[in-house]
Amino acid sequence: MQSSTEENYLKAIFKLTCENEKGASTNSIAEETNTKASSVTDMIKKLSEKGLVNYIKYQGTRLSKEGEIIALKVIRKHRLWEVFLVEKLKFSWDEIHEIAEQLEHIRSPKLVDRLDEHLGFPKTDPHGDPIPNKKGELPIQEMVTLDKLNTNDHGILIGVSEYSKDFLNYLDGIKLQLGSSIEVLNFFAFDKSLKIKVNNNSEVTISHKISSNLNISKTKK
Amino acid sequence: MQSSTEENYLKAIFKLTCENEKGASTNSIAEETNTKASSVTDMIKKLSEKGLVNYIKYQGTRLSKEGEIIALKVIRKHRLWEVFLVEKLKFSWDEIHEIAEQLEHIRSPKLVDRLDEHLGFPKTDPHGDPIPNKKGELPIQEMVTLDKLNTNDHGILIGVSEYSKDFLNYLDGIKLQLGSSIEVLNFFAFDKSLKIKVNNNSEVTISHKISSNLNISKTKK
DNA sequence: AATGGTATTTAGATTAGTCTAAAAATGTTT
DNA sequence: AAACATTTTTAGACTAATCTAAATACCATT
Repeated sequence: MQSSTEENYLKAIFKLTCENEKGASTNSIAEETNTKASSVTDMIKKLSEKGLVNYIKYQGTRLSKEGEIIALKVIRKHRLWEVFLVEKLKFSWDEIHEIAEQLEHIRSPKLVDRLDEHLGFPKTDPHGDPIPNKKGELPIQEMVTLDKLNTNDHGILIGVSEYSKDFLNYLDGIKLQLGSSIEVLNFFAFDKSLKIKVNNNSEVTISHKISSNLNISKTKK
Repeated sequence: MQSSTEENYLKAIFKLTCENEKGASTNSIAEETNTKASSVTDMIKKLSEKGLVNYIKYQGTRLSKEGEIIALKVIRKHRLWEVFLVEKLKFSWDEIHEIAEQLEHIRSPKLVDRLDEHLGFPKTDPHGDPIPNKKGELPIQEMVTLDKLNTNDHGILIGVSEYSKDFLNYLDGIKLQLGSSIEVLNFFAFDKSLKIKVNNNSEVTISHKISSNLNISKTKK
């Protein structure tokens, strides 16, 4: 059985590795959990001994299968309670996060399932994030290639389907990494090229050959 | 702001001083909180410095006004969550105590009030205990434990003062629920057991340990 | 009033989680 | 490849809450 503190670390690592495939750095975990890097090192060692994370000194941390299941169960609880607060208690979406941060640590499998049922088995929380199922599985997110997006659509780069050095170097050159946000600014019909904004920052025009190899998760804004 | 642990001590002291006017002894608090006497002494000193209890060495502990308000707010939350679990999530009354022990420490005044409203401002919890109001005031009700009744006395079960699964299951077994009518048929002095009639129907003999944990509102016939 | 028994407190240690400051490893730049 | 900057880890200390064991206070009986 893990403490609430441990659960918060697992949740942070889950979030960070979703955003950045390479694993969570000690500093990023410290920022996410509002602690200092030295505290993180200590905790990571403990989680590693428990088999909940894979950790190699100086090389960052990723969740083990078991750690991921625990993280997803906590996220499930968090998101279900958020639905409860909005749907049943009429809270607005900006008030619920702190309260759900507390409720997510309540220990009772039966409570979670009853709550799920009471709420009519919701698929997403009030922020639009998907709710993991009972087993700790997160429905795989909808993914499209960038060339399917329309002008003014937004998304996150979650994968590529071409692995050549040339291609990957090109992506590095335009600051596109896994997790980068993308906004479609213009579509040029004559050669299907796109003008996009990367990370709400630099603007760049890319060919159809490039855009058709980028996997995107569409986002609201 | 007080920790959950401190809240549990305040709650224990409240319960003990309701049962015994003189104040809570160190040993009784230890038993109630599942700790050792030495831990209690430490905690009591701390609560005393915070002004939440009045404590004189070797003379026991009572809550200050401020401490009592905190205790009653925790009890309010506990009992409201119990109502929620039974009314909305269809738990049975023997399953809810442990979960409410966790939920009672969630910090959000707005949550408590919204929950109260959502539940229709209930007056008592599923065990028949009164729910303190928003200000931390507890409506007192006339009540005696069943073992104080005499042969041929009649009453209604309005509450219990023991919340273990074993005890509550036992009550279910002899068809005793909140609101059940009880008539005392016989008193056996040698072990203080009682023969009672439940709901003008079944007759059953119960031990003193059982009768002393049943809270009764006396009725005429 | 002395004695024995129980209740309570003190002393000292332990665990989880945190911190600061210093040391060590890694990465970057010239 | 050497020098500098950044990141990470280690070392040592602190707080909250707990424990065991020993010391002390209180209380009831002779």
